[in-house]
Amino acid sequence: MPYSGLRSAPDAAPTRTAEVYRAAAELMVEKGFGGTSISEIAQAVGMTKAGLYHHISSKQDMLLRILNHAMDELELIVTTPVRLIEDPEERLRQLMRLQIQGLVRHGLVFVVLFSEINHLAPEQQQEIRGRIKEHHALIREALRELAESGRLRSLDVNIATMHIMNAMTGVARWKAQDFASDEEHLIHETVAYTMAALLKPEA
Amino acid sequence: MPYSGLRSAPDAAPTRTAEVYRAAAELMVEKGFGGTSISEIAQAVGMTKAGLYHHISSKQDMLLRILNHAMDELELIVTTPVRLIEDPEERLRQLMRLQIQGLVRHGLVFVVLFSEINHLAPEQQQEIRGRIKEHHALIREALRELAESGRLRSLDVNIATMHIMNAMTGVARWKAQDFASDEEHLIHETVAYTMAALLKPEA
DNA sequence: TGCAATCTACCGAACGATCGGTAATTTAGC
DNA sequence: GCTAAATTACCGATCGTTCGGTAGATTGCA
Repeated sequence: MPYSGLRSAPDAAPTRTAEVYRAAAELMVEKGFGGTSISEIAQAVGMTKAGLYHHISSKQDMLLRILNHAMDELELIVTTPVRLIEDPEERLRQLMRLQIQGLVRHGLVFVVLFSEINHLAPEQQQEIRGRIKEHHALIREALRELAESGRLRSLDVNIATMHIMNAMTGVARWKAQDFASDEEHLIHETVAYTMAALLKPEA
Repeated sequence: MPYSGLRSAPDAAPTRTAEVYRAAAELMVEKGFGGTSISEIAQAVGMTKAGLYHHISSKQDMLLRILNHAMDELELIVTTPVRLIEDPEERLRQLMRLQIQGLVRHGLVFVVLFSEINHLAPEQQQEIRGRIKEHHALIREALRELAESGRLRSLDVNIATMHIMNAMTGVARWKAQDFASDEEHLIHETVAYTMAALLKPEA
């Protein structure tokens, strides 16, 4: 799971820099941005605080890179493959499946850390928020198509979009702490729950 | 909105101590526990850091009191009145309405801060988590009754409970940041969305 | 092939700032 | 004159960051 420009070849051993970012992301997911110190990150990769600064330029820049990397992965794993699905209902179902899987398996970097956006400079905040809105647009578009074909319940598309996103990040959060459950069951139930909220009851 | 044992009479001017806790809660909601410094809180109420310590015993204890106070209010505003409603469907609807209103209006102390539980000592964490579980039980019980009377879709009650809680805290979070919308509309849509996810379609 | 020059990856030490918290002291109100 | 409330003046620890320096590998040139 390589970070920043230093994307090592897929099968090669991870760069030291990549290891640093990986460890940082893990710690920040667990304890938040403010709650994670540079010393901790350094210790996690067996290095001095000073040594770390050979790989990073600042703590804030680190967060920006981690967030952008998370969005890259989101696009790679979820957005891109899902765009190919024509039927909006199936597209939505797959989006949720893939995104929850991504959240649960590849660490929760995806979303949990997005609550820490405010630690970035304003312009950097805009950059990330823009990418998130693109992702929201994907969901909104599926809902719009469903509405066009008459399959959607009468509802506010904006609010529904937020509920869908919220449900997915929620699932990832429980999974991370105490709430243990079979992953496949959890995903299936969540998709069913959400689709029931969205679609007209079958005739 | 009085805090700790120093609950001033409902119509009286708020105690200085209450003001301190109020400001602290507000700041912590905005910037997190770790992101809020004692000096900031002191400044917010026009006091020195040292002066603050006349009113509080420690930062951690402050968090515990804020969390417990939030649960007190939750019980006062939501739990207690809702328990009186016999029909489980209406009980659930009212629970959601009241809780979202409480979240949005009385500050988001209720839930936003519960992600900061880990800053407490383990035994204090248990104390708060216990109170939250009691609240979950209220929702679970409504779902159980709905299932008994055959009104509930076939679903996992535990997972559904989490989704309901998650939706409510989610709504409060959006409301707090950029996502602006008419409060009544937001509540109505959320309740409708959730009930559609839960109940069998009407015959 | 040999050797100097350069680069990578790290270290120990220290910077100013801020953290949560304390002791002694002054001020304000009954 | 007593108590409560707030002050000034600190403490040790830690924060993110920068410094000068160095062992070891890599490169350029004769």
